[in-house]
Amino acid sequence: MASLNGHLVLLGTTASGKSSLAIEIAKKRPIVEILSMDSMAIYKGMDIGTATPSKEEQKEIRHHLINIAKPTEEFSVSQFQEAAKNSLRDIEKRKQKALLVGGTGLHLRAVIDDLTIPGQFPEVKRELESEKDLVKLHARLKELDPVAANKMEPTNRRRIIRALEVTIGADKPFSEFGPGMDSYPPTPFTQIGIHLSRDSIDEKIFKRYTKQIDDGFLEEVEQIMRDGVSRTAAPALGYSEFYSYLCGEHSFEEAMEKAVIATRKFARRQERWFRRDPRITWFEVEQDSLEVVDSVLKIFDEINKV
RNA sequence: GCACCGGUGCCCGAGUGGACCAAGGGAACGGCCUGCAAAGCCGUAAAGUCGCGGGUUCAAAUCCCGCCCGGUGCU
Repeated sequence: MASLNGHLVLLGTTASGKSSLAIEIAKKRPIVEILSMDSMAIYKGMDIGTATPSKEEQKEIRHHLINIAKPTEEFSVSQFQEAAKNSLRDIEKRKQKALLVGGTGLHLRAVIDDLTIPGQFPEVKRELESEKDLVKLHARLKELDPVAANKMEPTNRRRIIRALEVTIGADKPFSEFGPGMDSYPPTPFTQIGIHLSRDSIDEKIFKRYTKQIDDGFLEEVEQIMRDGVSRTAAPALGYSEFYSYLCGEHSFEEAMEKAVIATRKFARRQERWFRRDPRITWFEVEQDSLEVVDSVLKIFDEINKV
């Protein structure tokens, strides 16, 4: 096998069962430690809602990049990337193997493709944000970095501002920081994806929320929201929906429906993101992700053959 | 029982006689993506006996009559 580092990636949409599959793999191959590739499991206290592995599971299998930031603080991709690199170095130093598990596409690619993420330039950004005219902003980007301008929707304010912020701040076109997300260069990481039908994902999403509520999700929501959440932690699915139920803004059923739909949409977006990457080897799961344990183990053993 | 309000695509919903071969939104499906990514942006088609039956009119989702269903109020 072509793997240089012997680390395996296990990806899939939310509620696909990748975490339990990963734990099973780690149990059968004690050399494995789990490296979470999840933008929300990083927050402390956001456990039930983000389906973070339990304390017992974490005691049994070493997990990384879980509960490393406060929900009140921002934690962005580049910080995540740095933390992941550190964990990876640590794992390698101890001659262990990493199993990268998660569904946050950008974060995963930041690690496996070692993206060069341009820095931040707050002063520049502040100035750009004061410009309300989107057309002007896009025109400006078109002038300074036509490649980037061409690639993005002229209506995507957030991304136009970011590209301009970098181009002006770093004095180097945004588009020159890398080949872009549509390029899939060779990577030392071997990626495995698990795929389930949309119907069964939808069903699992609903059942998972039901169980999370039983497990005390509402108390968690109350706790987290009371302290306030940062810009990066705020979009975690389920929290705002159930919080507005707790505030009496709508019924429990409405909150549940909103949460389920938002999560379903997220799963679709994940599916579309991952299916573009031709480097992923896919396994079809009918009901339970554990069905494919042996297939995954086989690949793990192959890339780690001496 | 009486009165009033309402019944429009999978859901919400505009429309009160001709520009309605029925707006818009949500959902669905698809595309994009390098510091908010569980985020953000964009595109697409499909789907309607306009509760049912009758009537008025050159023309009805829109007016009239009856019925059915839901909500509210009154006795």
